[in-house]
Amino acid sequence: MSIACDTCVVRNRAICSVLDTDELVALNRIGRTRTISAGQTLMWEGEDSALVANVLDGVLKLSTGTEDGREQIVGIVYPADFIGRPFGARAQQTVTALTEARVCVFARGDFDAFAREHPALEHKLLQRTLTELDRARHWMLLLGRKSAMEKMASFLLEMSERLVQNGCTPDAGPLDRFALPFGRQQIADILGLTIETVSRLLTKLKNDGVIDLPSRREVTILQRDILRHRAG
Amino acid sequence: MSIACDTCVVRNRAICSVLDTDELVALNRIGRTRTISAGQTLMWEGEDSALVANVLDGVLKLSTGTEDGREQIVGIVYPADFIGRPFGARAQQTVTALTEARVCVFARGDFDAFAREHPALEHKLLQRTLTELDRARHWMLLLGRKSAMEKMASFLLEMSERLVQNGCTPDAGPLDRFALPFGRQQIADILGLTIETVSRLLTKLKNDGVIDLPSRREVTILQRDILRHRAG
DNA sequence: CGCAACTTTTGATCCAGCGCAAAGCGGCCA
DNA sequence: TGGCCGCTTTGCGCTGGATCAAAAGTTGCG
Repeated sequence: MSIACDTCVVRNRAICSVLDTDELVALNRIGRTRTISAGQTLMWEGEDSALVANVLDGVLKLSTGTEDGREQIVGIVYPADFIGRPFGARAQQTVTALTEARVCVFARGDFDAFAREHPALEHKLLQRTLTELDRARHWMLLLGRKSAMEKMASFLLEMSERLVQNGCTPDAGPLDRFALPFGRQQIADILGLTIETVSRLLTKLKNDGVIDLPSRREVTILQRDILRHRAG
Repeated sequence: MSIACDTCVVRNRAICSVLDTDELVALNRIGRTRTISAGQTLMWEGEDSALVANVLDGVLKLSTGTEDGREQIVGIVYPADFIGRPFGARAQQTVTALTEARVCVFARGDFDAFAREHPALEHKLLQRTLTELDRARHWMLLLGRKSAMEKMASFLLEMSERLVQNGCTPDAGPLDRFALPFGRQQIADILGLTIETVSRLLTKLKNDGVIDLPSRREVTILQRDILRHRAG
């Protein structure tokens, strides 16, 4: 039998990688792929959690906000990552596409039932969730204790490491040149700063010769060691 | 057969609650209880993750720090909570007892093997981890976007809600009076503030009649609605 | 090409929270 | 009972980053 998963680009990296062909056929039956355009929101904070999904392509953000409109981005989601809140009634974050994105979506109830019958899938999901938890807690140190410059330097270093994995070249080192899927305001929302501070810091790093900014969204790291030093 | 778990105070709340008697006997064989005195550290950030544990009694903190000694508390652990990093080689946070504590510890390898053979246990652990991830991400909003007063008010409200669950009275509402298991410096490390700011904020809330501070570690919430308002 | 809408940069000023220093308080032990 | 030690509070000046305002790019579209 031929199914969509056969040609899936994240087949070997997403949580589905632990499933055999029969299981994949079954999972495929309850899911469907969906395209989301940049800026569109897939689920809203506080809404009841109706969907979960695997990301096939593109970059999305997870965010929470205060009543008066302040926003904090709490996670960035790349291809092969899992989104949504299985086994829970309420989505705790808003999920929004930053670039055009393709996701493989499931009704939460269907996915929950499927997962409970496939321990290997739950195991994989557990591992991912544990890793995400470590990442989130590590980011809390940045938000709570680092200066604006330390935040910015840490951010650029993390981006240069995480954006590489999505390419096809396996285990290449961190990229020295990359395109951010964010505008300045979004960088501010990730780091807990204002857009003006973000702009000033990037300009300073450029003037100091630590990075270059070939265009609005591109960054070249010229002196990684100095950047690392400024990350604290 | 009689085992320690028979009399365990968190038997029905910890992840073990999904195990039947035989399974519990097997799990009991690979674990042992251990007492930790206040201030003692159970595992260190960056060290290889040798242990996991269930908390039986007491309160512990999870923390990370920068090279130059700044610290951020990234989680508070109460009875029935799980600590440690299963399925991963490295502990990402330091775990330290805030009060005298009793934990039920397992060698990580033993626990991993046991968990893989008991999907229901992994499922329970997955649910817990998902909840913790939501909590951590929610805390990121506080760290990145809230003012000092909003942080303090949010903290007091959260404490009044979380400290209640550990008592024996089921589903009592939030407490109006409670003892914090933290000193001022630790509150600062939770909120990403300095000890002086924490002290000033508490004094202000007291002078404004929103709370009372019967002793160093005790708090009484006098006007919960106003406190809620100040939490933003 | 040229105009309108949006994003980013730059400049100027302000203030919340930090850092330092000293005083106050409470608990513990002899 | 008193004295010591560690924790907390308070005072004061400073500064990193926010806020407000305006100029300079960018992008899209007729």
